[in-house]
Amino acid sequence: MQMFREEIMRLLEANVPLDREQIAAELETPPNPQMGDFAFPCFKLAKTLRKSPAAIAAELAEKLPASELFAQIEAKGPYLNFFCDRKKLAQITVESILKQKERYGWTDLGKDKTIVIDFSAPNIAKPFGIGHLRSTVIGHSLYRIYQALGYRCVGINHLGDWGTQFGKLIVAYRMWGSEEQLKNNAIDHLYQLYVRFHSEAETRPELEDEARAWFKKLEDGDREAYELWQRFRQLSLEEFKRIYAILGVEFDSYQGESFYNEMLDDTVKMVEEAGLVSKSEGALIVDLSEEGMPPCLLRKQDGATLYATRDLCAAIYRYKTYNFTQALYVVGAEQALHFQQVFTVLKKMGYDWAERCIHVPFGLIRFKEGKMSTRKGTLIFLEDVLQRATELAKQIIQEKNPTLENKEEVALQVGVGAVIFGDLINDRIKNIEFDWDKVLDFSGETAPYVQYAHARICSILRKAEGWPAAYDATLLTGHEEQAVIGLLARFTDTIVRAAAANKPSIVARYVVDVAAEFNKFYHQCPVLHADPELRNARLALIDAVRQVLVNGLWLLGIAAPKEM
RNA sequence: ACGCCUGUAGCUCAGGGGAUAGAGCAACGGACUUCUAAUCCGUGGGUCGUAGGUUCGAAUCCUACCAGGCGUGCCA
Repeated sequence: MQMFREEIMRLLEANVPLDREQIAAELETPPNPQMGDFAFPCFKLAKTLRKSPAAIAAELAEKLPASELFAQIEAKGPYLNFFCDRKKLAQITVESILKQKERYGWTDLGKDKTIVIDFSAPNIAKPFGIGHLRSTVIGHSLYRIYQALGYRCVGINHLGDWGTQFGKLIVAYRMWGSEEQLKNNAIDHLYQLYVRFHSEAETRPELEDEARAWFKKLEDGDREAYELWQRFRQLSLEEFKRIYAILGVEFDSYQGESFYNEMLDDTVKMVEEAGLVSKSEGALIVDLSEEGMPPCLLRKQDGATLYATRDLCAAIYRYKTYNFTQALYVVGAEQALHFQQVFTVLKKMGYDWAERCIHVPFGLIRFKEGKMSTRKGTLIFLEDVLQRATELAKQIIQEKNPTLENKEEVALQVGVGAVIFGDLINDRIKNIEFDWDKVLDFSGETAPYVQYAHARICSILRKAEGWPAAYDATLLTGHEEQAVIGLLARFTDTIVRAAAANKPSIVARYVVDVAAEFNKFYHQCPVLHADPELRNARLALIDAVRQVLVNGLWLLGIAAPKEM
């Protein structure tokens, strides 16, 4: 596709008072394929050339020399529409996909650049809820999207393994904890303790003070506190890793909040030395009233640090360690102010890289009744969701394809894929209402829909048995074939756009589009029973579709089973 | 009270300042002796929250208002 775009730039450059970049920026895709593959709107030129847009378009259509890449260049009202040479487009697209394979769609835009992505970051000693899914899957997908762009990616799981909640947990465990239950099911037990703490604290507010005191002890290195914390952390981490394995998610670093403990004093000192610190109501703060923000708290009255302190510290550490081009924080939108404050403090400290720190926010997952709350115990466990989705997938396989060999594995790929996709398909900024019916609906714009298209292709290719490598893609001139090819050619563009907006949903939508176009083709055009020449060409085409679906699903962190 | 985000079909949502605003779900009607019907085809369905403004052109940008969500110093 890039080839065609550059050709347009070359053709227009000589005939229009705009440079290449300006032309590229103006270029758009017509709403309807019958109007061509590219459109150049002439409205803006109307002013400088003092002619009507339609006249300019007509004139350009007349003036432009023929190009072997374009079958037709015609004026349609105020637009100059370019029709790619169908045969060339088919040839170039199919050939480059089959040649580049799993690298098709990749670029080197991020060459020699490093991007640090902070995502998932579950809280230790709390169950992995459906709420953590968002950060995890969005972050993981962005990781792969940037990888496809050629970036060096660093995925950091900034575990919530430090903070006042451990004071609460220690208090609760000392009062109601059971060694046995902790051994059997750590997360479950800790979760119950956490919920109980909050319900009891409503009538006994002194518990909150106790919790704060225990956290302070923990920060000061108290042995009992430290050992409990260590156990809670270890047991939780094992649990999380099990879930990450199911999701197929990996990290380059598990350095959570506690990792920065030793550096916090230095960080506070650095902020002080920058002359930004003041004392207010017994707390140590950075005043941000000039920026129109509430102050950023570095130390509480009792001297204990806060999450802003740790985020400042972590950002500085990460810059030193990774020398990143960009640092993304895939964290809920409710923390927008927090990140604004942290980034502003960094900037005030004189770090010009502060503006390369970007909060990638996302909306809440909510019930019809409202927000989920760990404290109240109204949490939906991710594992339950994955399990139910997997069970449903298994049930459907049992119905539709009872002879399938690795049912368990495929059911897991389909079920988990459905859950991941259900999250990624939506614009991340929007709140999602959790709805079992929707999670368990495998039709329409879903992962199973895409996976199914992929499985069908694999099935055809399997049955084709040793089809010849030689094919003539110029035979692919049918309406359905061209629609598919046009989409395949836009894969790279899609990845670039998704990265620019930090929105995996763009890739998810694209992948659905490809599957939908393939399905239309599938119903309209026989492959195996076509004439030999056409058969080979169509086999090559669907192999290319297969590859793009695999690559696209990979970017989303979703498996592509060959049979289902 | 202030700040940020959201408002598009009955529901869930796409929509890169441009051509006739699109999908999925749900409803209804069709297509499996055929490459897997988790599919496809068709029908109905819209004051793009409201009012102004910028522009040759606004669902898209700006302002005000309305509605919902989130946030606003010792949680993260």
